Amino acid sequence: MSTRTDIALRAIRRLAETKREAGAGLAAALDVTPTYLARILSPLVRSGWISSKQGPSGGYALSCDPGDLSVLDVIEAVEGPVDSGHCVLRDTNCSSASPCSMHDAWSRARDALTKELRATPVAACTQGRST
Amino acid sequence: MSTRTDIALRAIRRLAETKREAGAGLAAALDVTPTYLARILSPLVRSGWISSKQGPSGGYALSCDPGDLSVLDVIEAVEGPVDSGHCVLRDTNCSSASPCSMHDAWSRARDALTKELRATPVAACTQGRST
DNA sequence: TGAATCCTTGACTCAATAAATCAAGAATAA
DNA sequence: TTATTCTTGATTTATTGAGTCAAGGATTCA
Repeated sequence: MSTRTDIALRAIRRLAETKREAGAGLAAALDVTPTYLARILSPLVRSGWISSKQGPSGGYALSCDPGDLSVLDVIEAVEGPVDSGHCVLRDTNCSSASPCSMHDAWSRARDALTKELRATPVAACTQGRST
Repeated sequence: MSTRTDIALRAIRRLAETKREAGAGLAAALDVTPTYLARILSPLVRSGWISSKQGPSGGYALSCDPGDLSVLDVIEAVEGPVDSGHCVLRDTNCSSASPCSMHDAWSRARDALTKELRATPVAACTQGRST
């Protein structure tokens, strides 16, 4: 998992408490720069899970219920779609018709993983460290 | 998954057929250099799953039943232990006592993944492409 | 012993990607 | 208008996996 996803999850947790907060304060709380935070949050804004407003008294606000948002949603927004079609092997053009040596085993394993992440709401996983 | 693991799995499949083969021939069949193959296979040799012998009439041979070897075994040998203790986050020192924001959710997901890979014997996953 | 064969490994290069930053710019409230 | 705040293209740095090179050790056979 990427550190960006971790930052995004911690940002969501904090927004669930502060209701609305400017990027500067939020970034300071998460110990990242405001610009970097904006970059991480932008796909979540585009997805509609977080709302942003520019100008004075602007900032970020949660626009969804963290109980209805899955960890998989956040991962896919921040890191891009999981892309079940393409294989885990790097430069391999692997398909069901011409599978790599791991195709079946890994497909099952990945399904197990994504199923678990899809079933986990963000609200259930943001109880971690506070910094 | 790494390409090294893929190469290792294909090497095991071939060794299951050829019984014993020099690295040069095996490497040619897998389309990698002998040196690179040796590097990939060395941890499997140390683990005792493959035996190697130097000198003329030497080479590699399978010293275990591919039905008793799990995909997880190979992955951990080639890529290093999955390290359930350490977190998925990069430079984070995360533990149960001081968990990161994803600790619980990811632990469950990883358990689901490793369980699947542990239950898959190498013999069941090496039916993929031949090159 | 000597030579050919074969595996092992430390050090290294290269490429791809994630992480993080900078600065210019657009939106908005007062 | 002005101060505030988010947005984003371009760039830089750090990390990691992939793959190579060359020297060296082990073993067989003549």
